[in-house]
Amino acid sequence: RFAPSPTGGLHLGGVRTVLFNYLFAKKHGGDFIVRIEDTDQTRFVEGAEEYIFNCLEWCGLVPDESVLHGGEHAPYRQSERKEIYRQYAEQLVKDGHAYYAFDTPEELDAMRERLKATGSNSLQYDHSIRMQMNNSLRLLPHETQALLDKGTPYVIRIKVPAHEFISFTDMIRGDIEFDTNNVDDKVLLKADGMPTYHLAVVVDDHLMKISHAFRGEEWLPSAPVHILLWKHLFGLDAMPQWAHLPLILKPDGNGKLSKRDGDRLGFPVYAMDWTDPKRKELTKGFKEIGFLPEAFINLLAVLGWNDGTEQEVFSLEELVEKFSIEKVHKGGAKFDFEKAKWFNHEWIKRLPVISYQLIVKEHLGANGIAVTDDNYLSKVMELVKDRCTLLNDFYTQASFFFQSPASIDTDSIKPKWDDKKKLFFAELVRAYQLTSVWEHGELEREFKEIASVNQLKPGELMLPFRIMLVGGKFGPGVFDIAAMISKEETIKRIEHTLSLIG
RNA sequence: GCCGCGUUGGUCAAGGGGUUAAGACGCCUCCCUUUCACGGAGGAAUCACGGGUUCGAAUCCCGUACGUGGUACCA
Repeated sequence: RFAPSPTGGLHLGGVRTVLFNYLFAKKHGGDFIVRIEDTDQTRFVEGAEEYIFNCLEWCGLVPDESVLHGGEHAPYRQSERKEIYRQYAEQLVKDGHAYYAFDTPEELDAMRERLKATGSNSLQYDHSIRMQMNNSLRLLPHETQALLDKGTPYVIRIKVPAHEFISFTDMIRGDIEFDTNNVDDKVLLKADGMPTYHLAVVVDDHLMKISHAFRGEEWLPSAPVHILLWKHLFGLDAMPQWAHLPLILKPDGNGKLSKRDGDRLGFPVYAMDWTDPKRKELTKGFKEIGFLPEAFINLLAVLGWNDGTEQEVFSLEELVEKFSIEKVHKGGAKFDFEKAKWFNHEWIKRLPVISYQLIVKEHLGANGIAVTDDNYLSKVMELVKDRCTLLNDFYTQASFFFQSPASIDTDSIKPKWDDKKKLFFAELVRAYQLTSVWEHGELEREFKEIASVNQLKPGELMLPFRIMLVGGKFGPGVFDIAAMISKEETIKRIEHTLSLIG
């Protein structure tokens, strides 16, 4: 059983953590479960679980066991598991591996101030300082009991041994060693009775029988605490294998990529649109901005991993087949939105249009184009897909197949416009009206024939013709367009522009 | 400050003692296309620094620098 821990929301790093875990689990034939580790109830937002589940579904990374409902390991919410965590914390105290601490926030501040004043290079609540603090280690048993009986607020802290080395083997980084003298006595159970992440992951991993756990690199420094917990609670042999994934960094400057960077630089960092129910703020998603899930998964997979070949475009199935955890990088990678768009472009080109036609239809609909003929839409998409990077580019690249251009770039025609050309188009309209075979080869033939009769170069006439049909200097071949939009529409657009130019 | 992790073009990266140091994105030039793209051919651009080890170092070792994460009753 595998458990990536996307903490907080589902941003790029979170999805990638889940993705790598998914690939690893599928490759090795294990169950894949996703657990959202967020023990802070004050930050919990209604709908976040469903939202994350929807994102995973869009990405095609559906867990083997629903994290939302029932199952043999329910309940899942931290608040509903409060008593379970407390039980383990109390057990640690009883065994001498943890202790009650009654220090108030003010006392903790004072302690740090004192340490700072002495020039100490550690401000931690650890072995060097704990015997000077207000806790059950220093207090006599009856003093502690008295405080407890009085209902004095307390936390339970782990008692980290001094002068020991703790090591473990990370699936990506290999052997890592920590000196316990640098590890502080982390709070395990908070004054409100809720566990901290440290206690919660260890207890949950054990109870939910997790064999491999994937999480972000930021958790590496707290690994010794978790190892100690495993040692005292369930035995080191039962401890899951860990993979600490590299961070995804800001494209510019340095630091971990955050939601704010996306807003600032104009790209999404979430998989799908997310509206914060409290602040009513909308955060843009890759899906809504016009990404294909295949591209989204692909770009995430190769950010910090590659299979050692030149291949860059991978489907999810290929990734499962070729993924290997050893090839995941140790260093963080900067996110590059340009490259992200390139992946989307690649997937738009190589996927059959039918597989994303529905979404394109929605994008067109959102722009006021109601598609009635799916077959027609397929043909249009086939014609323009090479020039679409995002799904909503289909609107700008193909709107003229469905409606007359909103504006005509007559400025690009006028400078070289003359009576000869005017005559040509009048003649072209007459010829096209009589055409019985409305097909691009025939249209082109007639066009060129009339041009040569009038002693005009077809090249000089193609651009005006294009602008008449499309509105500007873009789009597929002009005769393809004319053939698609029908005789009536073509003639209508020519005459309309002619009237504009005069 | 202390501790952990990292460092190959602007970005993603291959390579793990002998290579002309792959490839991709982006950028530039040209070809194709009587539009814009797609496609094709080229180009500029890289081993953080200093010491070792070695016949030989991007590659191994040690320092330094830089970056990043942690150092919370956040996750």
